[in-house]
Amino acid sequence: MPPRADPNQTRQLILESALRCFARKGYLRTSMDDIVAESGLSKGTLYWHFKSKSDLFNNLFDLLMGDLVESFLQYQLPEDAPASERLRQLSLMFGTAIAADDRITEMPINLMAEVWQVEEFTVRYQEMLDQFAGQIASIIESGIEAGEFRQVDVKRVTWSILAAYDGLILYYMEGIMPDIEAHFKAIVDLFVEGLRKPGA
Amino acid sequence: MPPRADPNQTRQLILESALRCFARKGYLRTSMDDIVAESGLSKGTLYWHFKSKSDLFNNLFDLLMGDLVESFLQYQLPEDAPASERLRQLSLMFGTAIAADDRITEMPINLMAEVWQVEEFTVRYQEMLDQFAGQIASIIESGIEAGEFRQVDVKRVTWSILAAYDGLILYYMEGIMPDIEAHFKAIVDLFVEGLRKPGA
Amino acid sequence: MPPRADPNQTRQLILESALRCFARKGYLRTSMDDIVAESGLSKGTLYWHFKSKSDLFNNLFDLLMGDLVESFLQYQLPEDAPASERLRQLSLMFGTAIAADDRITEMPINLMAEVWQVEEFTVRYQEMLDQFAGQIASIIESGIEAGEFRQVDVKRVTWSILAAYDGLILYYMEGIMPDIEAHFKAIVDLFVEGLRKPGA
Amino acid sequence: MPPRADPNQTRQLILESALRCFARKGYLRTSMDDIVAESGLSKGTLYWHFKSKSDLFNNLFDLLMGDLVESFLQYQLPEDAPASERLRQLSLMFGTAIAADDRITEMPINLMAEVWQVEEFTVRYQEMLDQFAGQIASIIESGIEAGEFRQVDVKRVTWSILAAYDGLILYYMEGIMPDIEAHFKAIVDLFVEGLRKPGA
DNA sequence: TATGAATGAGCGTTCATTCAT
DNA sequence: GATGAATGAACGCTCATTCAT
Repeated sequence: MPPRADPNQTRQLILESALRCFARKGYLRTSMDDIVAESGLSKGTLYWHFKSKSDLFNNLFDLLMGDLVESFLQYQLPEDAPASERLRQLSLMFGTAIAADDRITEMPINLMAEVWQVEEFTVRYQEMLDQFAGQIASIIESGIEAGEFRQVDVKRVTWSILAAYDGLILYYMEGIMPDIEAHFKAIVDLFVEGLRKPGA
Repeated sequence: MPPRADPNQTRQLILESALRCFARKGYLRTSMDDIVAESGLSKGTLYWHFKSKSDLFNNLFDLLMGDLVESFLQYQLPEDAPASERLRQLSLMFGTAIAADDRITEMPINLMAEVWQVEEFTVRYQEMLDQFAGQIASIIESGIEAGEFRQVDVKRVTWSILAAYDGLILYYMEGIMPDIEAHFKAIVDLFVEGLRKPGA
Repeated sequence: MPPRADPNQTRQLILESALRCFARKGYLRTSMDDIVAESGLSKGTLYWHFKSKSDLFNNLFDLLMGDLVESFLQYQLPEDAPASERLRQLSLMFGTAIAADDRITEMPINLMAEVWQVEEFTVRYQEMLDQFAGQIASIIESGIEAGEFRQVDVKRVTWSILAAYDGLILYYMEGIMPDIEAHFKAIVDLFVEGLRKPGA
Repeated sequence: MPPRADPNQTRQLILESALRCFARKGYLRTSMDDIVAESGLSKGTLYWHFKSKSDLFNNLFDLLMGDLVESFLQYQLPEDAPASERLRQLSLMFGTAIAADDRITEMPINLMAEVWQVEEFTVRYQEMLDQFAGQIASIIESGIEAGEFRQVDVKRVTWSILAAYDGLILYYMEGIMPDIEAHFKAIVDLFVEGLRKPGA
């Protein structure tokens, strides 16, 4: 029997090892034995800390997305700033956060698409998107009210923007688009200028 | 033994059955036995027509993407039309084609993300993207030359737009965004207005 | 439909193709599809001429062994020649026949060992051995009677010699022993001298 | 789940079960499911202990041949004994060892002929033969030097003898020749007398 | 005669999960 | 807390054989 380690450290080691494996080969292509080999722990230990492979994945997801979601939702917009500026800053948070967080980079969107089919996961992901959409929509609405933005279908524009951001992240994570911050700046600029009321 | 049908019909039946299975459960989660059950054929027949599971997938990909790519690349833009109009029309082709083609709808983007890791497939997909990007970039460049569009970093804007379109398709295929044509109209409008030179 | 060929030619083509395949990969490792590819014929044609894979093998065995067995059994020993000479000549027939017959060389003993387990085949092979043994034993017996050979246990010596010959063929066919005639000469010499009554 | 036994016992059980199956039906005709049934273990357990079917076979080969080769090579011939006696004793070791070792009896030569085609295996078997040949050749050479044996082509005679021994083992294992020790004695006698220089 | 599409049992192997120690 | 042997259903694929044409 090996020296008794701190259970939390063991848990962390498993999560990190799993992340490396998932990032490398995807969720389905990664076997529990791969994670055993990567971590140097035993099969039993993995199952002592996580009740199944999908449980392990879910814990990983929470760990990685938690901070991002948290900071995004906490983002308190200066009420008096122009909507265009608030939209720009909020949007850039995405690109910056993703570019800065190595752990997220390692979690390719492939992985999520792959796991999308699992009901329980879909629900959680959709909730996250709804919260993001709420933030964006409220900025666009206030911009229209203030006469800064054109009259647009807020819901459609909001979800289109969100989808566009996910597209950028997808391309970044698949390696098609290395410099994600620059591309986020470029597309945010298009959105802000595209929304602006002529003459405003 | 069932009545001997036209081998081409059998091949089609396999492709259709595989598409339904892949769309339902993804590539890895679909077993050859699933396709056997879906098609009502035997295992041996599947392997008579396709040498492996991945061969079956590749044939399906070519079948589904072939028409879309073809029509997109054949699209001859009226030379004298304003760049904004040409960009708008080309872009709407995506949404319209995808909304119209039931077969593509059944091929979730998940599936592609899932198979992305396979080298041979990646190369083919990247080539397709490069051709799309070429078309979009040439329109933006001519718009800038004509003084219709602002000075922008053409390459970054092009790939951002392409990524955005993929994001929309992703959301459509995952069921987040049902009315894809309307959303394509909304985002194309943002892009065209966002590119337009003030006063042009 | 291809031009109508002579059925006997087709049959020969199948047998030759099968021999090449069996020699290359052994009986079990050769699939009917291998023989289809080697012959350029269709699966149906193979099954029209031979009712099963083992039937094809048996026909091949008869074809290859037929001549060898025939000539060995027909061998009429000059009654008045010394037993040592008759044993020597009969024995060398083996080595010479095998070295001369390319078709047999192509039928490795592996193949026979591999098929040995099939009851029906075992019986046929055993019959062949019994006939060989009868020939050898009668020579040894007459040598003893004539006072040319020592008193030995005829049955044991006969079967030992036969087994030794099979060993040489085995080594030849497995490529361990390329020059089979020279080795047959060497071992026959040992046997003849070993049997000779001192002073005779 | 059965009582947890010593893993080494499980490993032994697998090897023994595999041996029985291979001996009964040959390597290719034995399926892993046959060994599962024979051992009463599960498929997973087989693959826990051996990484593939061929790995299992190789382990079995080493186990069975190990002792035989070892004792043969360790055999230290009394330097001053006549070569004829040393050849006789060394040769009889074969027959005695094989007759005594039930495990080897169960490993028909068929099996080896069948697996002969596999490159990795061929090399190992050839090495074993080379070592045997070296022992035999050195005895014959010293017999010639001492004037006890006739001038013969040592290499050819050595390999012929070795091939003959393999033939006897083959016949023994295929059930053609039940009393292998008696036949070994008979053939060794022929060889020794056949080599002896007249008058020596 | 000849064809080749169709069949389905069987193959070697993988893998998430369990549990006695 | 930790271990690793054991499990068995499921996987992708092969192949001898059949038979409508």
